[in-house]
Amino acid sequence: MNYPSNPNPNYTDFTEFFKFDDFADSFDMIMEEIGREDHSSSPTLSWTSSEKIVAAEITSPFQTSLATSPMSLEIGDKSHEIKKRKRHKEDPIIQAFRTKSPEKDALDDGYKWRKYGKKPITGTPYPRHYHKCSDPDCKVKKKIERDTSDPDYVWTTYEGIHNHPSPSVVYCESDDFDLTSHNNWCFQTNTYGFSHSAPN
DNA sequence: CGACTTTGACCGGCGC
DNA sequence: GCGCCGGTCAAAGTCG
Repeated sequence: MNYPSNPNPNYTDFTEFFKFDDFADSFDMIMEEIGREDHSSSPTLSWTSSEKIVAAEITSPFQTSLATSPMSLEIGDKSHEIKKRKRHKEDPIIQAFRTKSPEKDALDDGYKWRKYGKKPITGTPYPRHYHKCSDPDCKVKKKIERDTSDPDYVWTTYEGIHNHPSPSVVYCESDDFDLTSHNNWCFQTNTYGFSHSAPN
């Protein structure tokens, strides 16, 4: 079973529910909400899609939540890099997000991560950081590195989908609730982040 | 004292 | 085959 993440458990004041039919539609919904909230820094998102990665440019913290949501969209900007590596046998979904973050490298996506490595990368002054999900039974990894063309941005690359809820996961129940379909996941959000109140 | 980070060593894939 | 490089391991250090 796949679970969505709660990107920003620090925010608990939410105003809206979203029920995702698919990723693109849900993102449009959120953008509409943000527009109505007169968000000071209007978020932008750009997708490129070819093989096995989602690449998105995100400028609002809560958008990182979507990174580990259970969806099977496929690849983007970083495909050239991923192709160089041998794929794992389970062929995980890989998603890369570019996020404006001048100060912090790691973004709060609601999950707990254990850092297990840091490597200098040829051709860039910025190291790459390696993290595993802290849950011992969860195989999800993420890599974080600064964008060489614009150091104000960080690339966060997720491999795999969590098999457990986030410590701050949010979902809603309904009569036709079906845990096997991510269409039934609901997210609560305010302008900036998702809340982590328990479902009723 | 447990959980997490740091960091050098190690390993394997890939290109030459 | 060899060396480079990205990814992972694991011991030591750090922090709450």
